Amino acid sequence: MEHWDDLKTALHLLRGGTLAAAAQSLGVNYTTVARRIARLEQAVGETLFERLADGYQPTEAARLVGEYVARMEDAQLSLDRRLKGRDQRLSGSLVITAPQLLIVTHLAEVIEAFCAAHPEVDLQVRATNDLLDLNRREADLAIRISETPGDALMGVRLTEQASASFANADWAERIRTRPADRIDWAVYTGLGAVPKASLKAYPNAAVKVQFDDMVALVGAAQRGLGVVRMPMFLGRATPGLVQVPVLEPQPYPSIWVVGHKDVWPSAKVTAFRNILVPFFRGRRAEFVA
Amino acid sequence: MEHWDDLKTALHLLRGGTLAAAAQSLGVNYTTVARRIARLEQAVGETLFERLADGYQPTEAARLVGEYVARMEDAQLSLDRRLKGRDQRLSGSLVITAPQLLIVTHLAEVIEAFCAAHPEVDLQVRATNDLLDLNRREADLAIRISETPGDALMGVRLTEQASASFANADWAERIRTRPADRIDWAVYTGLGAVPKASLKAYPNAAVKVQFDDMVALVGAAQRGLGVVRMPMFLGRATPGLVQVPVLEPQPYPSIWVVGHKDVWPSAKVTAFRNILVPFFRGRRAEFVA
DNA sequence: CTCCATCCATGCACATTTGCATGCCTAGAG
DNA sequence: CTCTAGGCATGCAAATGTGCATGGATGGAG
Repeated sequence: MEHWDDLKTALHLLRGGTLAAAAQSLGVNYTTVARRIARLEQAVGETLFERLADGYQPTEAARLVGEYVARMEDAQLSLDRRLKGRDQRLSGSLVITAPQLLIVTHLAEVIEAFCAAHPEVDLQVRATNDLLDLNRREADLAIRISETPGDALMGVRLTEQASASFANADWAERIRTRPADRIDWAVYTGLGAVPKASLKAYPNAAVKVQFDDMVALVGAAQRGLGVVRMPMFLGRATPGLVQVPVLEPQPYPSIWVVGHKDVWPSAKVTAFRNILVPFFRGRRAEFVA
Repeated sequence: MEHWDDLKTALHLLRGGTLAAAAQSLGVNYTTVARRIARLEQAVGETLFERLADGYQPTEAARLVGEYVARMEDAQLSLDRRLKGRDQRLSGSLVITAPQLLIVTHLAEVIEAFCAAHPEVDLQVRATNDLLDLNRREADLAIRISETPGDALMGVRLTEQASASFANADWAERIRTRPADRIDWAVYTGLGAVPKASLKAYPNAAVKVQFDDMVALVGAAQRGLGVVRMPMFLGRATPGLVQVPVLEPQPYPSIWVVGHKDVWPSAKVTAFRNILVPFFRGRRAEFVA
């Protein structure tokens, strides 16, 4: 058990299932993975993987290895976070993540202010709706729209939010003048139905199309495909959209900034929060009804 | 934090204090240690050790590293033991440890029987009174003379024991014929005094010499330097020594076979116990009064 | 059935890592 | 004060580890 790197390699192979997958996640060539595994098996004196045509099939011993090496990895990730957390420099790398649309409408301004205030910091923004793993330091700080801070251990609520219905000017006019006409909805896949709260006042409504992406949904609304439910800030900030009375303003998950408790005290993370939080305090009106 | 081996190197350097010490415990050249530490500091972006004339002095960050890498090592050692424990082969390496004198008098026979029964096993015996660390698998199985099984988690008492006073034939004769004469004791360093229990019957006694090694003490007794307190089995098995009535038989720590619970079920360890335990059951009389 | 996309094994050349030899520095003994 | 032992840095050559290219095997799509 000389080579801890070989153990790490075995863990990645267990997760990836194939040499190529493990190699990619490790950033090495797959032949290297094969050789490290061979060396590890030599050291352990036991076969860890059956070489099959469709990948390396782990033996029971390999699963045992995986169990304990995962603990090693946990310790390593904790160390990584702790070192990040005690970093008092305002230079070097900082990784944040946020939903694309929030960046477009508001965060770009925050990011710009942060970059101006701390030009030495090498800021990287990961714009995605995916929940990146803050334990693995896929990001140091996350801005999320959700009921709870999520998997991270520290969080500050930036603002509560409401949602409402928006559409383009044509639709707004039509709804105002002929409220009994059929109303087309464009909705997010998964919801798949017209919001119930709107049916009492506007029962003549149906889903016309579903999208699995919020950016696309916004585009659809601009184009006039129908009425879309979205958070207030997004509807208000999108050119060509106006609020329509089809769906009264409703509660919507809050916006949080969350981070791992180990990383939270870091100078760069603190500095970012110190710009982010006041920004949202000052613009609260854009998010609520 | 790419290279886990560098983290391991830092741990050894923290423990050893110097490049040379760390290098030796890792089995590499000390220049390698220096270079791995340099690479690790690069990766962490922080100085971990101050280079001083008398060694590498850890910074606070290095101690943080040490704390978490020790956890990684714990996991690795656990894995090592678990893999050893599930090994059902009766071949390969088996490491046992026992006190030298017990090997000389009794265990040699057990070891011989084991080697005969399992010739494929590569048995290594570490003859020492030091308590090897079974957590670190410095040995798979330990035979120990102590009140408790010690740091290991599984143990079987092989036999209880008594101790008594022994001396060579000259002394035995002298004590028998002139019991009031002064009695010389040779004792183990640390005890440093004549056993109290002997003073009532033989008050005219004094320590003549102290030894820090039991083998040497036995030799001294054979040579006639005086009376020595030792476990029954040792006095009885040592040529030239006879029991003398100066010290009545007294309780003495039992003999245990102990091992880590993870390693205990291993085929080789079990096989060794299966020879060891019956052997002691059958020879109990040699250990008690 | 054939083609193609994956996946794995292996030989060879290159890159990186390691060990060794040398030299410098410091602290402590004589 | 000198001398020595222990500790560290560095250049160079050998050993080891890695990537690339090629070839073989398998399973699913057309």
